[in-house]
Amino acid sequence: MNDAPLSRSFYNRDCLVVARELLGKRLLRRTEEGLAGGTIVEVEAYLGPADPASHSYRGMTRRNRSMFGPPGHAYVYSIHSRWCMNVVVQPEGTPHAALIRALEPQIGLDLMRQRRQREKLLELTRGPARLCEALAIDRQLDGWDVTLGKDLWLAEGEKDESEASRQIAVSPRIGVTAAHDLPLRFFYANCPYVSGRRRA
DNA sequence: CTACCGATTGACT
DNA sequence: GTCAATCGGTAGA
Repeated sequence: MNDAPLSRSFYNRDCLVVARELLGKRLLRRTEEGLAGGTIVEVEAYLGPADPASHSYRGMTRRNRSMFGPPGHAYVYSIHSRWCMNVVVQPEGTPHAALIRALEPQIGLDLMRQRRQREKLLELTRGPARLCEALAIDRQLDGWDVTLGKDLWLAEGEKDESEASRQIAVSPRIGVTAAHDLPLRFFYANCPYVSGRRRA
């Protein structure tokens, strides 16, 4: 498996393109306890000044300053006493970001079980705050350069995934109160590790 | 300083 | 299906 980090140029593109292409990539996290991670199966795009749901809609603050920096860095924020992780995209100064909402857990399962205090795979990394807890991602990693290939980075996914399990679906974003009608959520249809309520 | 709110989760009917 | 915990960030006095 190729664990080399995705390059800066991957992130330095249109947010919608990056968000969609993040599906199938792997998110990796190494600490003293070991390596943990999995394949990204759900992502949301946040479009900065043009997007009332984005944290950067009203300009830069101490909290969201990472989004205004160069692409290929993490934007980690807290909500309801939990952490969530984005990757910053597009040229420096354009505060667009892609929120990683769910992984298929694959690497370091027992480590993630320990951090989450849950046994079931479905409860480890299904949801943006759950995956951050499973990977020990918190404020210390806000602004982290994910192209360095250490501590926290993204890498290519497996190449032999079947087409059936890689059908991309689009929907409105989950949980937002503003701009709740925009189709900016990308996920693998029929993937059990995608967050949100089940529907018929 | 205070008041309000949320890109969530987990527990409960 | 419903609902509240919980606390950092933000705006405003």
